[in-house]
Amino acid sequence: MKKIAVGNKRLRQKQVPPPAASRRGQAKPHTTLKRIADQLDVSMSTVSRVLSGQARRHRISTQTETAVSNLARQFNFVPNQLARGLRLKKTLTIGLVIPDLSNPFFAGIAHQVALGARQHDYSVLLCDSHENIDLEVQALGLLRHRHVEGLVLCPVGTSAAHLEDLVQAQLPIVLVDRYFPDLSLPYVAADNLTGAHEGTELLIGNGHRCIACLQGVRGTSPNEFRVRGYQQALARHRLPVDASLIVGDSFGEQSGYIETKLLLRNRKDVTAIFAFSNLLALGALRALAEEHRRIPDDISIIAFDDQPYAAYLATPMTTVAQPFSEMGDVAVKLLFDQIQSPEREPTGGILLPTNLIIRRSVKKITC
Amino acid sequence: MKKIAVGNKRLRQKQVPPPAASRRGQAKPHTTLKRIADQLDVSMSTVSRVLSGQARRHRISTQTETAVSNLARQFNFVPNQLARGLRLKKTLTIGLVIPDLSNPFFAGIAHQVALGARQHDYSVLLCDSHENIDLEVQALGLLRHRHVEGLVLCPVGTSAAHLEDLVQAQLPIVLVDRYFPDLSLPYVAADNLTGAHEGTELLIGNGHRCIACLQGVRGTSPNEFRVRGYQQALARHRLPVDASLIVGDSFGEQSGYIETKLLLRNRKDVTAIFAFSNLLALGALRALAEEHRRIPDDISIIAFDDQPYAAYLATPMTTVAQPFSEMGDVAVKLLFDQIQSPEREPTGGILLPTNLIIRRSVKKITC
DNA sequence: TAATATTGCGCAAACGTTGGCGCTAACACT
DNA sequence: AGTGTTAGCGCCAACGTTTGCGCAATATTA
Repeated sequence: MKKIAVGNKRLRQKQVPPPAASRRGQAKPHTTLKRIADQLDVSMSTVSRVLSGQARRHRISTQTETAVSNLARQFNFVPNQLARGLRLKKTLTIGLVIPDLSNPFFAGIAHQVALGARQHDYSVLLCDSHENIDLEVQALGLLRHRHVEGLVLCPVGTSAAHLEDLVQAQLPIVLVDRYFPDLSLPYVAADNLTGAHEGTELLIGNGHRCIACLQGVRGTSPNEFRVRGYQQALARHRLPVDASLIVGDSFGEQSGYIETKLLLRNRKDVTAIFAFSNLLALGALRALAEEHRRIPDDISIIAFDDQPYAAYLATPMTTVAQPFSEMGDVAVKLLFDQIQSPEREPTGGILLPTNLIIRRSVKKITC
Repeated sequence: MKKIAVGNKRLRQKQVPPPAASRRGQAKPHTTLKRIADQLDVSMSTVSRVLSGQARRHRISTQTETAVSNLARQFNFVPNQLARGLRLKKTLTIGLVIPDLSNPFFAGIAHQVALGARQHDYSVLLCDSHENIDLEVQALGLLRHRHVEGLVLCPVGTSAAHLEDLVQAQLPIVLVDRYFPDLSLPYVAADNLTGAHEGTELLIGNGHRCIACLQGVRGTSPNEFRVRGYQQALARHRLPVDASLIVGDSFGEQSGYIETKLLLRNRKDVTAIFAFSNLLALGALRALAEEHRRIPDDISIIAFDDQPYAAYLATPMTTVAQPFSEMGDVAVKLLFDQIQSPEREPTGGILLPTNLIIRRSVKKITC
């Protein structure tokens, strides 16, 4: 047995008042490295090294080590991440900017991003841009101040001008759902073109010739690709593309309602509606109910986004499902790839396949 | 006109290399107070004071002021919130802990909390506890490290033991949806007791005598109060309370499905189901469809949570709506009350009324 | 006994801000 | 010339961590 009594300082605690059982209404006296160090009469360095598991590497004696970690536990010590972040230039935080959390599609993405971040021991700063470009810009500024190490962003605008600074600052970014095809920013999105194409094909295959589109925010990539997929399918069957059948400018329920109302009034020839989001579909449903149109007998409908309830609607709805969980998953993966090896050239975009789920909202017609 | 040329130092910029247009793959050279100060040959204090709008109060000359703020703009300066937080002991951040963001009910709350925080210029650190107490504990630790100034929490556990530290540390907390009646922690929740009571009354009033409950997580306050409301309504009509009719232990869709399946097999006498969440109701719908039971002809159903789609289901569903937006709203309000005046005794809990929305999923029967 | 190796730990600077205190220069007034 | 006032700013310590460097003891070896 080797004797280990070497330095063997008295590690009895000094007479320092205990961590002060927080007098009523006073500031909380967070335990710090210094407090522990003083109490044990060692230096802050030693405490720091023990508590960050560097004891061995720095040859701290087992005596000291256990003394420190015991006292730390007893004092309920938690390192101040602000100080640490300042020193290490690491905040272990990513930002998440989403247009509307109350939309289950985005909520699903957010859910997955939060989980993924957690697995990497990162936290998530959440910003809801409320589909408002100014709020988004504000949010991005805020996240910069806070030195997030990466960003998952679903941009609302049709331009990426406000992202310039961020990419210049070498901040890892992943766009999700909406992206800018011209920019080399990495993104993950659903294959909206193919999805819309398939959906439209289904309608055409069922004999529909006059198909209306309830589109979302114009200029956003999901919307543009969906419109294009729709148009391509029509063209492929040598059907005319009537621009006046493509209506709306928002992914929200209201827009679906209003545009459907107008459509029913002005275009008696429409036999099918393609709604570009779940909320748009719900709005359309409301309008159709008011006008006493039955689905699919009077009019067929098909919608982007599959949601748990879609199968239980009055007429179970045929949908183009987007893999939103996977989108969130892939987004965090891409992001942490960038964070962990910033030198590597960023990947381009990733398109995830959609899935056409056929239910009963499309009727075969013979004109 | 007074002459203002007093100190009138040459405020031409010194010859210092510009903010270094980020060489490829290098760390980003975030602009700091010091950089600006050096360039202009003033002290950091001066820059700090100008940029925090204290120029007047500290008698900084207009010359200097504009010079500083111009250069700051030019350099795209953003103050480092970590340093600031460290110095000021303010992080301008609150934590939000939610069991499951993919549940639209919680997503709605989160949405509102994010908005409210933003209005107070606070950021939100988001944690999804995945209905898992360990993850929740972990999340709370994490938020402490990060020195959030307040917490909106929807706890998953049936005990508040893990919150002890936090309240001891005087951290402002607001519980939302789920709470602990015995503790004096402020909370905001729906009036689940009355809601369930009303729902059950409706069923009873329609002649139902054998009513099953798909309950959520046992021991959580919403569930317990709903069960109690259900039982009180039965008792009030001198109907027996059969414990074997109260089934399940989760708010999820799976549980609704499975328990309904079992119920249909074992209890042929059940004429109505009360689902304690929207997801439970969806699960029940799935089971009922599989077993070819029609709603409301074969069986009546009523559910907690109103969601946009509820009106468009095969049978529009009668629901007990919870004011989730208001819940989020009130939660942030309560939280910021505490943050802004910590001396005041915390408010107790707030119960928001539910709203019974009658649609067509309940049938009048005569036994 | 002297030289060398090893053990165990401390010093102090740095991260970027902020604010109390106080200094200097210019002017005003005796 | 001396004293007082004011404008305009700077010094420096502090917030809580981390880490490169180094130093004093003891242990080992020659």
